[in-house]
Amino acid sequence: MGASKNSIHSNYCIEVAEIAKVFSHPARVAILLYISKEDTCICNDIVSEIGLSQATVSQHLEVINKAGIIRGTFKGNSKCYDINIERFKDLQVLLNSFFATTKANCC
Amino acid sequence: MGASKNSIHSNYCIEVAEIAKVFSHPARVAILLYISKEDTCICNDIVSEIGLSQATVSQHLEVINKAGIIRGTFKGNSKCYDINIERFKDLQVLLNSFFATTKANCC
DNA sequence: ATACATAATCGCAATATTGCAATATTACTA
DNA sequence: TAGTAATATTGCAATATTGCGATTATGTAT
Repeated sequence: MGASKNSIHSNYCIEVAEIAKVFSHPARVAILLYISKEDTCICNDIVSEIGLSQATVSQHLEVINKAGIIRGTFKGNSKCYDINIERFKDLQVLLNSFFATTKANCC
Repeated sequence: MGASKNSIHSNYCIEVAEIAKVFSHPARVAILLYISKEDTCICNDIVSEIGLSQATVSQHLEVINKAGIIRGTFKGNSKCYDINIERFKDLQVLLNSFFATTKANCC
């Protein structure tokens, strides 16, 4: 089908999966690492760094943005992206709660 | 395209993304939580619990298995799945290294 | 207002993922 | 060796994702 049968899953499972999906593409991981490393965070610099087209990078930025992990503000006609640390920490807590629950107890 | 341009990304980014992809579907999250909760971990019970067809569940189990997170052993003609804790912890460490590197420093 | 630079959106093509029915395989049992 | 129960694989249809060129929108400066 291509579409997940979300209705049969708990909200918790859906939420964990949605968070993980943000990090499930190497370009998005690279973008987040780049924004973290650089003091500038200019969108155009991200395009140069990542090696994908401007349109594609913009789409990946939108995915990360929709999850609330980054915020963009215009500086001149460039856009400057920054990590929303509070939100990012919240997502980490949720993922780590899932990790902590996952353990072996049989076989 | 549908295919990731992996060649332009670092191995680290690809690895983080591949791990995240395992957890990026609610059924796989639900399967891991179920295996963790139950003492039995019988494949058939997972099918009943998750609410997807046997074929679909088997495919999700294969994705998790390929990542090395679970191991299956036959008990009778049923298969019993268990978490590979060592591997799971390794993946956690890698993801957490990525989380720790991601921080705000501009804008 | 016009011109320029930069970023977002649209439309498309190619590939990936999800889901299931049908079939094949595996492990056990009589 | 059949027969049965349980799991894996195959083949297919439907939807999602990825990527990019072209276009549109946004912001700045002259």
